[in-house]
Amino acid sequence: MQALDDSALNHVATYFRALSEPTRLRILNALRDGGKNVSQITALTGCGQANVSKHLALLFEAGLVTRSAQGTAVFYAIADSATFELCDIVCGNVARIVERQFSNTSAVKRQLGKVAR
Amino acid sequence: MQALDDSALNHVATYFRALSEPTRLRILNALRDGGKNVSQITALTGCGQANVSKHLALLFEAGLVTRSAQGTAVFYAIADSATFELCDIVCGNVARIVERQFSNTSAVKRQLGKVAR
DNA sequence: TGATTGTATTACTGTCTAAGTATGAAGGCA
DNA sequence: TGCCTTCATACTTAGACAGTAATACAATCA
Repeated sequence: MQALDDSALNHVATYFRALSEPTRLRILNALRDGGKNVSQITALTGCGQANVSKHLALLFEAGLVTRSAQGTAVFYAIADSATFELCDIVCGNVARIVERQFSNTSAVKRQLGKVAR
Repeated sequence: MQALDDSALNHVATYFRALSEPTRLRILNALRDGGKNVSQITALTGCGQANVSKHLALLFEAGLVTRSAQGTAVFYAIADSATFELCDIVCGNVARIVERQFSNTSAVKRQLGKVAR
């Protein structure tokens, strides 16, 4: 087995951690069809502005989104389309897990199928 | 945009969260070449037994590993090979991010290249 | 039966963080 | 200049979680 060193493991863990909050997934989902400024994202996600700002800062720090200021507005966009490839794989995995655990066609599984592009 | 409902988002977030700790990534890495019991995993990861047990319980709960008792030993194994597909994509993403941030061939980037299968 | 091995669980501590509130900084406009 | 909009940054509170030590539990063996 070729082990990753601690630094690389930490980088990978940090990346996954950025994706491990429902609010941040909502934000990324809001950016799926193009970049938006903080106000638009706040409206779309229904979260507080300060909260959205903090999550965006974390996502930017993790390299998942890009940021560009235009006047007083700041636009954020998905940095890498591979992010959604990831989410699609996870949705598939989660759907299989849900299926294993409940052995039926649950609402969750139907929902997860929606984003498989 | 086809939004996921809260339940599906929570499932996906939980899945990512299970992968967001270096110790758990070490455990999964230890299982890359086949199932092992808790003692073996404890030895390979260098963590405490109680800690490993708790992480394994979390990974099992999240559906990432399978568990099977054989005598007094309990063997854990990767539940789905797609897990490593995920990690490979993330390693690729992280390598690009590291490259963007440091614009050089860092030790981290070289490490991350090792697991791309 | 009693001892040993392997694993899970519990209690505890310290750390981290999500969310909300309030405030501050920067740019645009009258 | 003064006001407004937009965003970021403390600060606080509450809850989650990683790690450790001690203990409980179950299967095996002497």
